[in-house]
Amino acid sequence: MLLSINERDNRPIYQQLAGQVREQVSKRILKPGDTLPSVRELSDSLGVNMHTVRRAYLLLRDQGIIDLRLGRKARISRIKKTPPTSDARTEIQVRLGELITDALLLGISADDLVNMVNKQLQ
Amino acid sequence: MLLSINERDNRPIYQQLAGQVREQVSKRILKPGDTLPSVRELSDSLGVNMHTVRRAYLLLRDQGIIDLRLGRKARISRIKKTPPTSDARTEIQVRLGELITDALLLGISADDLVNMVNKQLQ
DNA sequence: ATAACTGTTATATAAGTAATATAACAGTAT
DNA sequence: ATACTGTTATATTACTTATATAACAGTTAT
Repeated sequence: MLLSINERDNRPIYQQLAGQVREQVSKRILKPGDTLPSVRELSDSLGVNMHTVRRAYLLLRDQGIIDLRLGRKARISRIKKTPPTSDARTEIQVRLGELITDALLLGISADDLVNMVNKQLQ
Repeated sequence: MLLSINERDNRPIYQQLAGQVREQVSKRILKPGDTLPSVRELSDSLGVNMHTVRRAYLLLRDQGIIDLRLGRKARISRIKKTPPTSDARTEIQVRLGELITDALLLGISADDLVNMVNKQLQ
């Protein structure tokens, strides 16, 4: 498990950690049934409070990414093969729209953007 | 000028407003020299505090999107044709990576994503 | 059984951010 | 002059983030 805190990232710690787990699940680095480090273990190694790590785990549980049960380590859930809801689609489209406008304003061309997408999808 | 506040959006109001202006500038709905509503005018119509709108304008000024001068209405800046900094590129790439992993986890296929990008770039 | 681990719940506190409320000041447009 | 602009200052409230401690409740390994 490779989890870290980026001081330059302006998002809260718990969101960074949850995002990293989500990314590793998406990339199959973490697979269903794999366990996450215990709340205390991870908080000690990162030098943050127990509850900060726990909050990340709660967020992941609410997103259906992990299963939490008293006394047992957090485990990656079986990924549900449900088709995307229309809410999910529109949320992604909104974020994509903002990302594109921001990129264009920063001087990144449309071609550049498409290349970035293709590169990351491989 | 069409600006609104979305209660479901968990970002702060000032960031929402700045994002909407940025989007309209990127889409050429707002062009260099165009004026934004005055701080008081907009805050009254949105039912928020003057300083909340002002904070959005300050953010836009810091991003080089608008010009602010005492006594005059805020105006859209001339867009600077500078090539993107490498910081800008990496920031976009990071956001793109997160967006893609989130989309895949939500059940949206890679093909779907590429289609969304192409559609929004037209 | 017991010990050492898990997650869980409860309180309290501190620091930072977001938003509001008022008021006055300073430049611009009419 | 007047009524509009942005600007600065101060204060307050509410919320979020993160920390600190402590105890409780299941699970796992010995």
